[in-house]
Amino acid sequence: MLKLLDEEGRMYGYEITQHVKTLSDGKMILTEGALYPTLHKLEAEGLVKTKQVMVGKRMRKYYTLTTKGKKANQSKLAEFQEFINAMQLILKPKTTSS
Amino acid sequence: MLKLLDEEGRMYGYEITQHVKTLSDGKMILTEGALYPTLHKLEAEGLVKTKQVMVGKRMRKYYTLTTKGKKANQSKLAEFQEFINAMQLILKPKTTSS
DNA sequence: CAAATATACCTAAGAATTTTAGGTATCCAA
DNA sequence: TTGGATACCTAAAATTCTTAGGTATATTTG
Repeated sequence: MLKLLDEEGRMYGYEITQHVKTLSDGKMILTEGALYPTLHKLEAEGLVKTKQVMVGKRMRKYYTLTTKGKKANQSKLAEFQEFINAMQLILKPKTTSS
Repeated sequence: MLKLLDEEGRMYGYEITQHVKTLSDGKMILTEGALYPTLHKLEAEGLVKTKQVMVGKRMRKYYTLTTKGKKANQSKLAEFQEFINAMQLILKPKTTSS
């Protein structure tokens, strides 16, 4: 979520779920029950700020990264890559002989 | 855990934690609070079977994959790689121009 | 040799996160 | 006009992990 917000500049919740689905070729589904509580937590932590916009009669809540959020994005991305690296080390086939 | 058991043939709990630590250069720590309940669950599901061995006065509980466990290992490994792939698609930097 | 560290098993409360399963309402296409 | 997409949200239950124990033997080290 932080990564997408960093790249797109501003996004609303539903839009994030669609991006995740599209980018992953439908392999990852970010459910709304996971999405919204997390966005609210990010806001409470000061990593994102919001702006309400009315589109027709419907409310849309745009999220943008704060400076703190951009830093968090970088460190979280690095942290995730380290996790992947460590997992690949563990899951790398053990070469028995040759 | 399934992957390590598949490769090593048989392992005991404490040994698994040490392998994880060594293979990952200390970056991953599998705590005992996560380890043992999971081993017990795998056993209940029939993915592993156990054999108690006394080493001196101390008990050691060896775990081995069942046939079902070997299949589960393969599918879980594939599943994890798919997860990584999907995540990399999502986290891959969006090329703005060139 | 005593004390600390390592080996070796385990559990349970609490915390964190996700799934599931709702609820409300507008917009658009068949 | 009705079903699916858009758009927000929450709360109970399930799942999983961390934390923080408990017990005991073996080994290393000051």
